[in-house]
Amino acid sequence: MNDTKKIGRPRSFVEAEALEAAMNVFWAKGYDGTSMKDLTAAMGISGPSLYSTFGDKRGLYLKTIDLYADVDGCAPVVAYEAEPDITKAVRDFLTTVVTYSTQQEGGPKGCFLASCVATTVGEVEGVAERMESAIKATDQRLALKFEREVKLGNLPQDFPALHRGRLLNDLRQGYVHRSRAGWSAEALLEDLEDRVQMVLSWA
Amino acid sequence: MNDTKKIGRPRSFVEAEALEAAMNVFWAKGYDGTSMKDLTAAMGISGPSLYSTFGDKRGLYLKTIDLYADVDGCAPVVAYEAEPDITKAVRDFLTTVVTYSTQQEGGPKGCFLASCVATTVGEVEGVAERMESAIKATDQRLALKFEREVKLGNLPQDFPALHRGRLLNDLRQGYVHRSRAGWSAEALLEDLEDRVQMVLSWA
DNA sequence: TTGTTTATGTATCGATCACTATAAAAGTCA
DNA sequence: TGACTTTTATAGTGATCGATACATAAACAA
Repeated sequence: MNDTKKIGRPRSFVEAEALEAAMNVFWAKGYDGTSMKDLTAAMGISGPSLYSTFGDKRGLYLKTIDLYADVDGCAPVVAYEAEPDITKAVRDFLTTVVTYSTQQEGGPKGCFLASCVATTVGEVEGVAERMESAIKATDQRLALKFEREVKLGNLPQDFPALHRGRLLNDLRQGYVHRSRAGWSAEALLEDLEDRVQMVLSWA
Repeated sequence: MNDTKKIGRPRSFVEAEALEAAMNVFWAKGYDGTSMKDLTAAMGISGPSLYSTFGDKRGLYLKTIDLYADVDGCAPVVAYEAEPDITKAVRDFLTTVVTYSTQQEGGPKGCFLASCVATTVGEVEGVAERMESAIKATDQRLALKFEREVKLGNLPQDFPALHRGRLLNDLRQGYVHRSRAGWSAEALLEDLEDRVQMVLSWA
């Protein structure tokens, strides 16, 4: 679309690609563990280019968060929405959380938001607001399927869809937390079925 | 006990007090956000004294974690264990989590382990093991009361005590996560009662 | 006293951090 | 062509980081 010629020396990199490369570095090494040197190396651009395009380190970090939130390729949620059967969907969600959180030693682990960004909420200004809206968005997406099932008659009319959406999201955070501390996928999957039933139960 | 005279110039500070002061700094500012300057100022000792006594920054950090784990004055667990009625105990636990996580802007917030240490698990070597054993210990303490209630006949014989202990612990982590992102205590308390019932429910 | 041991205070160390001044390079305009 | 605009690469900036060298101070042992 915007292929109109502009005056001045053209960019030698694609902004979106550089942003994704930066996100992967933050994802793998954390915010504080990532230096500008790491970033310029991974993005394939020089310091001044980075600063003129993305502002400073914090600005770049926030932009990577926005990128992730916009695309939202968060695997567990995608798996959840793809499965028609609600019980299977809940199970798939939690299973995907566990597998994604426990694999990929060293590299990007789990969900960018839950595994990396969440740890910088109290530290980097601007993250908290993004985190809050991201959590709310996920709550809503998870609740949406419950609401559909209520309308279809597969769940009771007074089923607390939003509450259970939030619950599912919090269970995710619990799994991520435990996996960070070294829990194995096997150990995490142990009480998964109990929780699946619990999320869908309604007296 | 160990008040035997030792040769050499005596310490001008009490190790436990200095350690507690250091913990409060880490608690309030996070690991990366805390500089050695912050630490020496808060502990009232000089750099060389700090290094000769506690090793390096990481060593000091790990020692503060051990201190907290040994004392374990984690308010929610204490409140939980103090309340005889199991339903009230579960409610008190979660309520305490919410209130402690949302108050004290700027200063130490929530549980040291859940609010500060948890964010450094993937970053500081030695934290993961401590975090894992701390989580397991809390799981056990929470499950213990459920087991007692089972024996007393207040809960079904096949009630999954350990699973529900873990669940309660994970719900805590979810609340802490949300409070970090800016949730108000009021919003967090909204679906608390639903969860209290859920933790104790058994088909 | 003198020697030994340990802790303290001062004053810094080199390394690394996020960040930028400067000027050449690479494009569009006239 | 040559003025103009923007991005590039080089080479650093001062600040702050975690961690120490050194000499002094304060205890005990002889």
